[in-house]
Amino acid sequence: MGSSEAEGSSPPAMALVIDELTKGRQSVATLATLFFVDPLELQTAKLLLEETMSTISKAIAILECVNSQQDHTAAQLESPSSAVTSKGPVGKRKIQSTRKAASRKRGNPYSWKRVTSATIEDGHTWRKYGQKEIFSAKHPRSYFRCTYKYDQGCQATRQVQKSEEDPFLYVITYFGEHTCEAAKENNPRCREPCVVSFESKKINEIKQEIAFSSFPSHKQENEEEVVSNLTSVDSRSNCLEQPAMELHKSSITGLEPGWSDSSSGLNYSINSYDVEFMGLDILSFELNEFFAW
DNA sequence: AAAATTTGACCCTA
DNA sequence: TAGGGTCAAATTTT
Repeated sequence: MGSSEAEGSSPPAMALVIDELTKGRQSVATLATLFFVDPLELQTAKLLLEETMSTISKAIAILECVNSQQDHTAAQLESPSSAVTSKGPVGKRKIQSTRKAASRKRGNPYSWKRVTSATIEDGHTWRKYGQKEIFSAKHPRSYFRCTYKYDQGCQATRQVQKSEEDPFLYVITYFGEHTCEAAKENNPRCREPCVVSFESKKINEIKQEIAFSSFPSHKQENEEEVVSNLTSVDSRSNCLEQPAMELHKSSITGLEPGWSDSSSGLNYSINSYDVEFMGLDILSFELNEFFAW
């Protein structure tokens, strides 16, 4: 017998996931020892932390991709329909004209996903405009548009949904690019790599966070420090720096009650990365990306 | 008072 | 027709 192979999805992916997780575990082990050495090792510890979280997150996300690939593959085959030029600033309830543009999203290949553990903020300011229960999903999906949509005509939107696999992960799908002024200011920052700036006094809290992500056995309840003031960035290169961003209240209400605490003083970003759906080659694409980092 | 969120209705695509 | 994306009135928060 021995017919317990994976559900037709790429078996090599499994091996890679295991590999990633193993590496992650190893890093954590090393890291653990560093915490008990002296402050000089803190820098190394930071790097390891970053790497570890990234590694684990990648692994999880690979699994998620494999899982949901069937769905998305179909969508990717869609060709971009001719542009629909419907603007219509919203007035009364005359929706007809704007709806066409709205529903293009379904088959829109010009989108990208990010799977992230704790990062909801990404340096842009978003305005929530809807939330939906999704038929095949456990968690509702929240819809956000750029705050400056009407001021400056910025068409960027995003959807945020809790991961099926791991409630500590969020799948964020971005549509369109920011054209607002704020984006131009923010972009240099936002585009900066995944960076961590830990205050040494916060290390314990961070360790706690790590523990949460790795072993979600208990939930943070009366924590006054909540991870909302975070930066989520394209982590494609490496550099260390963390501008303290003045982000507004996290707008993930409805996703995770208790997360939207704007009084967070802790700034760090944990393992976020982009997942672009490019058809069936997605895995190899991703893996190349991974190793390019 | 203004800004942001919630939520049911509306409409489009598959 | 079902499912999903957006609108906009009502409500809540700042």
